[in-house]
Amino acid sequence: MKADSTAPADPACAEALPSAARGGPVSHAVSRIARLHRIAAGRLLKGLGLYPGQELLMMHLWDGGAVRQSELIKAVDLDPSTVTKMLQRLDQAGHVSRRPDPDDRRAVLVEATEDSCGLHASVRSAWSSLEEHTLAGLDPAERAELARLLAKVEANLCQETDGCPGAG
Amino acid sequence: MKADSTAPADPACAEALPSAARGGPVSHAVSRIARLHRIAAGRLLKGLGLYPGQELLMMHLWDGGAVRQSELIKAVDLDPSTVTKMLQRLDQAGHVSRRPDPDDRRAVLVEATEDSCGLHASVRSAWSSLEEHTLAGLDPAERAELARLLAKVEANLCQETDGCPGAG
DNA sequence: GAAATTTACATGGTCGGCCAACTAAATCAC
DNA sequence: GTGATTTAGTTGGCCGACCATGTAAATTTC
Repeated sequence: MKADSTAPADPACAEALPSAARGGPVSHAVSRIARLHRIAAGRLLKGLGLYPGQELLMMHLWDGGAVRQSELIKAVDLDPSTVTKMLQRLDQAGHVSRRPDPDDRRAVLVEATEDSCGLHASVRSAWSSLEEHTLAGLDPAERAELARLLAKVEANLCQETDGCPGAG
Repeated sequence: MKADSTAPADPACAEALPSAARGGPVSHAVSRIARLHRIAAGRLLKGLGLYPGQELLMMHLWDGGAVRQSELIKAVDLDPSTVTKMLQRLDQAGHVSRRPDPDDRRAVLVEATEDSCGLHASVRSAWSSLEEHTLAGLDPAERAELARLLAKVEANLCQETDGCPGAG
């Protein structure tokens, strides 16, 4: 008494597909993949004391040494308030240090702590693992094609959305 | 001491790429696309009084009529607590109605309100628009290929992650 | 039929993420 | 130099989403 009168005229192929998937299959896939990808990242990062999202910030900090917070915001392309709160937590966790910029008294210089540098290799390893997990079963040509198509999609979504750094 | 000794041996091609993109280009793209896609969805849904994520719940409700909350949770594959809170807000906003299931006194029957049905067409239109925005500039073959590759990625990410409905 | 287990939701807390509004400092305009 | 504007960050509020925990009802077990 679950699927007797609920299936009007569609064959069996439609009963498992939510209308979201029919009306926008790629959008639907993006939503689901985003969540699964984030969960997978979270599992890998959990042992490192990081939450998903923080690793991107840290990677930028490990890349560039001490940077202005505004530079960091542009680099990760997030809302300033998001970065502020993430940095507050990363600061409290001992992963980053923040000090006022002597050259500009409203700016803040952010730097990865010495302690956090020990995480660098682990995070890179976790990301490699995540990448491999994500792309398992895809041959190099498929991976390249996926990367190419995702780049186009990203460019599309950047369009009309102000504040896209690499949307040239 | 910012960018003199920090650049060891890389040519100019590396200075614009964060290490996250080098260590996991697809993962990096997925993160960024997820965020941009969500923002794009949010803009389209804002005028409809919905927040991104809620539309998927509503679409399932519009699809199936009154459903048990547990069925809804399985359908959207989210954490039960997430669904509970979303439904509380959707209820308060007048988009859904919740009543106890007479056959199972711990279960809750959820249904889209009559009022919300007016949104159905708008949401479908918004999703079509989002899909087209996402896939602009991709020919049908590319779209199919992208959908195929994303399905493989989704299956990969579902693996080892319990609670994947369509991970057959 | 009583006890243990599973199922169905709800609650509280935490994070990432957004927007809106605010403060302080630097810069531009005059 | 004084005032307007931009820039830099912070705060508060909200939502999606997670986990861990708790409670009530149904189900299984004995």
